[in-house]
Amino acid sequence: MRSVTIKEVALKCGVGIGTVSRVLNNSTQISEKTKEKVLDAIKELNYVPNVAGKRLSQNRSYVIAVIVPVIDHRYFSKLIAGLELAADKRGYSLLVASSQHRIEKERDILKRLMQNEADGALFVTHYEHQESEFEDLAIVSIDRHLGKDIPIVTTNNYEATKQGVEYMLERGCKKVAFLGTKPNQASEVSLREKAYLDVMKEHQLTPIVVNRNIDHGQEEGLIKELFEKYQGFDGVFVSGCTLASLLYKEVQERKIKVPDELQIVSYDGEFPIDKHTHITTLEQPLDLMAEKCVELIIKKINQENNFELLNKFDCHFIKGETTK
Amino acid sequence: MRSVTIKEVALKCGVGIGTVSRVLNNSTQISEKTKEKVLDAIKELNYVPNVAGKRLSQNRSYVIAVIVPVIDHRYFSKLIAGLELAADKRGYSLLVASSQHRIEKERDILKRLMQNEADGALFVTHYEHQESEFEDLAIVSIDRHLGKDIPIVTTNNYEATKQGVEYMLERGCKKVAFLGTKPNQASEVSLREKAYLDVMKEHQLTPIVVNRNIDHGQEEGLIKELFEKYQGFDGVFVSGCTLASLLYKEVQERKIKVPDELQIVSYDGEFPIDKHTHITTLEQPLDLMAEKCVELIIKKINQENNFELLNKFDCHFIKGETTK
DNA sequence: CTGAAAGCGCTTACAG
DNA sequence: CTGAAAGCGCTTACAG
Repeated sequence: MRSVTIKEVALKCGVGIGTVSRVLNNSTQISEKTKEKVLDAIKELNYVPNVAGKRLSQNRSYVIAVIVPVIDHRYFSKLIAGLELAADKRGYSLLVASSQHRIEKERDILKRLMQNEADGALFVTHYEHQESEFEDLAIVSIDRHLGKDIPIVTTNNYEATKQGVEYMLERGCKKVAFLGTKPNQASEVSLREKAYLDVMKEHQLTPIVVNRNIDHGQEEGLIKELFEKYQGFDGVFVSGCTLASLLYKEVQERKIKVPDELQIVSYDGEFPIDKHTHITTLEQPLDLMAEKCVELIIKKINQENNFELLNKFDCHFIKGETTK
Repeated sequence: MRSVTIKEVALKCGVGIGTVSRVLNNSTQISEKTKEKVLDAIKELNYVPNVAGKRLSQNRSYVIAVIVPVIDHRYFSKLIAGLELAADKRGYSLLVASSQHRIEKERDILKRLMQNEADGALFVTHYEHQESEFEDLAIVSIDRHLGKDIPIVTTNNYEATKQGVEYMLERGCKKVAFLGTKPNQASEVSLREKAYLDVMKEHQLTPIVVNRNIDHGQEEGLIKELFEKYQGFDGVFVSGCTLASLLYKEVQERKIKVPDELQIVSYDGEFPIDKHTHITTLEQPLDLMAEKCVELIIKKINQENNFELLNKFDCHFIKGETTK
């Protein structure tokens, strides 16, 4: 069953296909009479324009993609939800692709997107890529520095971490540790450790830092390291929600009382694994961030260059049950 | 910066564009010599085929879509994750669209998809639609009967509910209620109430049913109704994870002790709102279901008709803390 | 095994 | 304001 084409609409009302196209896109002034005729025919034939033709002739897909490590994680699914809303509002569709934490998969996806599958993408990665891999794809990044022309959407990592660490000190912590997974590429996330160190210095406290670059799935090693190398700490600032929930699990197994013996504050705001406790956290405003990502991607697609390269959003402090 | 086209590749190695296309698609026997020549040129020019051309000439997008009420809900994000994996494995991309629980939005999305944006879709809806809205889109449904040719992927609603209700009886419940949102269209979900009623009958117990068709967001009314109309029940079978978490919240506010005074078993397996308790649940195997959805969609796209219209999966009983 | 050509359904200068 | 025509980058009978 072939669908109705623009040619049939044109034929039906005795105009050229160009005219039908112009009516469809409001691209030129069209006489009221013609317009009406065309719209009638469209309705009567139940004509739906085929985007494939449009895409080919305009060299535009009106598709935005998002590349994430996994979809089934609260942080990412909230992000995706926000992107979809924002993209839809601007007439774009959202393609979703997951790399499963594998760089080769990321490359495959980028290559696919560049075949004109998408006009732009939000690329969330922990690996290193050449800017040439993006070519004319309009790429935007979360946290990571991906290239000198690639805008970044991030949070006030420094300020938020400072707030979290200071909060624990105010709540009586004497010895606060920092636990994180160090990004292997330049990233705004690095400011979290810096903020922690600055607060420690300011208070003349000895820092305890376990912050290594690890492969996905190796998070438990970090937590083991924290407990094996150090002792006597009564607070942990955790940079990241996955790590936070793993830490909490470990703490439970060790029968450490939270918050009495140990206080915890995490970054990110989500708690994906254990469902038993609300961790005190600095929540990222993912819906605002998603909206900004879409705005930036579309500006890049349209070659408008009136945007900031670094876009910081404020985190939202949420008191949970892991602090006094 | 125009990208390299098939024409330039053909020119470079002195063959026709048809030959390049055939090499790309392995569509015919090609002499080793020509093949090599073409592949060399492709590599040298860093040629990436443009899917827009392919889509137009083949009248195929190699895109599968999923339409859900919302993305940011564990049930749906798990489903989407499964779909993406399965689609990718078969060479399809995944487009994600959310209806925000609005039928007009669903219609808009369907219309968009039919403009050749997607070849098929998993359509999760609570509303009524005409089959004509789908036209030649290959549609598959979860739970719902959407039309006589539309395959359904669902769970063993009857058996799982029976198992859940009987479990509560075994654990000492004397008076078990059924709480659900009745689908306003024909749906496999209706078998849950039926199973409950059958178990009650078998045990010669008086059924308590609060199962109404409500609008999204009105779930609290159902829970109020349960507590206002009935009393003395010591078990509730809840058909659906959102409802289950709302019920649990209410139960906490009423200071009812779970599981001592009240036991709860839910359908779906996910617990999206309150993070404090594991509800005993019948979990849907969403990854298997997603895989099946993709398989069915692709079969429909290819007009293979060797599939079942009703595809039932077994739920997985998970003992939580809301039963003895 | 392979080339030339038509065709997929649009958009958009160009000319009037 | 509008028509005729070229062009977007592919695929695929057709003919050899």
